[in-house]
Amino acid sequence: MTLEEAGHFKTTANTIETALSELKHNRIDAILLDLNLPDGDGTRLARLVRKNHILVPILVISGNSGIDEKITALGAGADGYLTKPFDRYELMANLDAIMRRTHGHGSATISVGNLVVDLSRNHAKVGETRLELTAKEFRIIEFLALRKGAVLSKDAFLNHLYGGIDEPEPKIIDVFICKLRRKLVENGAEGLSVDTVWGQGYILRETRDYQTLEKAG
Amino acid sequence: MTLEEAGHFKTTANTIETALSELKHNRIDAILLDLNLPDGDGTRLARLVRKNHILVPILVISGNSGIDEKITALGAGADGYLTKPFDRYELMANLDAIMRRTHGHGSATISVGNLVVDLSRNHAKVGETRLELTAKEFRIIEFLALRKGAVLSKDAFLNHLYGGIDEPEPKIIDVFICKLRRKLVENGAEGLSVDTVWGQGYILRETRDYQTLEKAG
DNA sequence: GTGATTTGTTATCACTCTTTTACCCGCTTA
DNA sequence: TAAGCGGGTAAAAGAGTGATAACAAATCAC
Repeated sequence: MTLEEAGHFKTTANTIETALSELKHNRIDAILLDLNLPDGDGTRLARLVRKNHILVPILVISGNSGIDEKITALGAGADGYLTKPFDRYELMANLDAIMRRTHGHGSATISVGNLVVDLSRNHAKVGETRLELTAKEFRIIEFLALRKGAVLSKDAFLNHLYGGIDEPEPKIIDVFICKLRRKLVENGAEGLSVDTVWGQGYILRETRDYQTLEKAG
Repeated sequence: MTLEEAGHFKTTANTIETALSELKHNRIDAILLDLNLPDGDGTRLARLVRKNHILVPILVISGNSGIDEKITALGAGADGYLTKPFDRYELMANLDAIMRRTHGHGSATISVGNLVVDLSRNHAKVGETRLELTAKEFRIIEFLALRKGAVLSKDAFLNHLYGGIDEPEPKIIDVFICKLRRKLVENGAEGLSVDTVWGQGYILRETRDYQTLEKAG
């Protein structure tokens, strides 16, 4: 629905066979693969697509936030991975990212200022120096980057990171943001800022100066 | 997809005959051979290529992590072996490795720092001194070397070493890594490090200093 | 089969990451 | 400006993971 609004068409395939048939007969720009579908092993489709050397970006969606599944999916040939719940903006940001990467060049990254978040390799760089982030720290900055320019509430973070199970106190988000900010400044991040929106949440901004600077240079 | 990005062209051949024909009529730099293809015996292609003294590196891909298949493939003339799942970066690293090796007329080895892993002879050297490794220890370092620069989970190791049957506790990987590291330092390994990626696995890295040193020297 | 070697398990210790807690500061509102 | 809420940061607690040694089991060589 929102996909159409943003200028995409979509086709739905419920079985692996129909999916493959679609891929052969129509021009498909990207595959949205839901791992929680009843017929089970969705990674099989990914594998089949790659085996047949079909050059289509695959974005895997799963309700399971386990790292194992993500690894399996990426290993099977998926280009991106999104855990439920997510909203349309996130989905589209992800889709854009992987499509850009597939058609253009570069890897699955999002840039904000001189920060580069690599979605498929799970690491982040500031300029040329790699940020030493823990798993959770990375997921935070990844979330911020995927939705840069949007205010993200602590609840949104909690949802994204824990999906409702075993959720810690919301305070943990402040703690992680604090650590992230420190690592960012320590490593000379420029052209971006992680801002607090009082009473609402956090937002990752690209600072204007940097954008213009970049364009001028 | 990524192959094109990295400046490679690719041709696909579905039968052994088309493959051979391609090899005769076009300049082919490397063969990517998937053993799990339906027509079965892919090693036959490798044998044929070698029989005709065609000097093309062959990288075998297989979903089967069994050691037997690997031995068969290497025996048949393959230059490298990669078990699924792997990602595009590893694939390209391996391709680069075997292409460099083939043009440089070496044998089936992978170098990391001053470590040399000989895939066909199943031994490893640090500089000129040979490492006294047990079978399992060798398979571990071989796996690390084949996929250097990639994080390998303990499960990946287990899969590679045992292929799902009679698998011991994942802890055994820590133990082997520990033993390997000791033997490496004892024998003066330089320009590489077996690093721990917390909560994810292990990675064999070529250390930056060594690379630049090598290039400078 | 016996001893040596290799492989696998277990225990202990250390370390890292995650989460909670505490305390302070700033913002907002009365 | 005092009260109260939200946020920044440090430090401590708690949980999970890794390193290593020592031990046990399995395998290999003779």
